[in-house]
Amino acid sequence: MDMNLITFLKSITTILPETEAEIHKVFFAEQLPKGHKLHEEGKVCNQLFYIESGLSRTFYFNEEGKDITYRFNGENTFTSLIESYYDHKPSFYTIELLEDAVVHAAPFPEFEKLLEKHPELMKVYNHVLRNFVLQSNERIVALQFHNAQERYQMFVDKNPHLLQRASLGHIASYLGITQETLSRIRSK
Amino acid sequence: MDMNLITFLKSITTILPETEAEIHKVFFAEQLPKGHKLHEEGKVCNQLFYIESGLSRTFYFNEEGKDITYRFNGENTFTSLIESYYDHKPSFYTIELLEDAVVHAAPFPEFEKLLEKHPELMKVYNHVLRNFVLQSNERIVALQFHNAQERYQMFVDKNPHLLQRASLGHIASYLGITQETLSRIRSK
DNA sequence: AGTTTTTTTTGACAAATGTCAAAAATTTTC
DNA sequence: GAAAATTTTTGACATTTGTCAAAAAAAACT
Repeated sequence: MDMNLITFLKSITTILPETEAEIHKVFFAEQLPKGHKLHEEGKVCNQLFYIESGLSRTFYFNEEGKDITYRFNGENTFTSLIESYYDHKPSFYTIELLEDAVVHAAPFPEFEKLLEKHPELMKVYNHVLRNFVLQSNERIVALQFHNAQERYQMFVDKNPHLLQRASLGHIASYLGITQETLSRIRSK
Repeated sequence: MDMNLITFLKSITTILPETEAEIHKVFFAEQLPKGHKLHEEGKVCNQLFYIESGLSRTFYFNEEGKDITYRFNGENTFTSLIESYYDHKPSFYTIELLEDAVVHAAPFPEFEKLLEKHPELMKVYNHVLRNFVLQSNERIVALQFHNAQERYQMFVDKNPHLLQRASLGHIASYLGITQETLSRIRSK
């Protein structure tokens, strides 16, 4: 079930009515088509995105020019390239939409001002960062000591809904294997 | 250069004298011997550790009973198993000291109370979480699409000091390869 | 519906990494 | 400083995964 931004925030912390109004001033909601790029490679990312509905994919091109999925973000999650924002460095990642989506975008500086003004929102930000950490943890454990088949199984268990929504090639590179290998794993 | 906790915090944000006193109440500093376990597998982790000097290693035992390094933490870094604390779940990780160390430990609940009372410290906590995220990012990129040799090279470039301080087996499992493979890579 | 484009599957073979076992080197302990 | 314990290296071979090329299937377009 897709939740709009405020509903989602309220599931994490208490939001006062006046804060709510300010959140609306900082986040800009838009309906965007499949294929749209939320962020383009080579630019500094200074926005924080909330995906209300739809699916995004973050990827980069490796040395051989192959497109490698870094992560997927479905509905009710935040995405961004915070390392780019914090270090003022262009990111080599692109964030694209794999489906039509409703996305709320906030410029980071304004989001930070909002945090300072409404410390209760800090809880939200910690939630976001924490989820980034937890997601990464799982990812590392998978990549570090599980073979291709196990990684695929873990992916299926964790993200059953993504199977139909993302292509084999996108999933394969996410798992750190080739498309052919994934295809062979699947044919069992 | 090892920094004590307050010095380190001051490198991130401004610390008022009265806050400083409270930090000292929450964090307990101790000189601990090599081999000491900061956290034992199977328990819920509810402490946040700051390593002033020395080196810790976080590891777990995989299905075959092999000991797999999850991460290393050197001086001037924080370590913990936040997913365990947040989810009230026993962690399968152990944190052990690879060298004699000076460690400052804070119970999470008290640390959180401190954060609420002194919002300027939130900046510190964000810094900690952010570093967890950045570190994880690099790790994933390495594991996802670089071969054993490249991963070793990246590790050497990023952590030259760790080479002498951690054993080959510990580093190998951190890189997601066997000790034999790492030994062969190194003999070139 | 038919054509074009994209995605997925399959095959043959190559390359990377793992496994098991033992020897060599290093570190720790007494 | 010798003995014991641990860590690292080496060898032979097995297994996993990648590469390249082409066919098959599915999806998108007109």
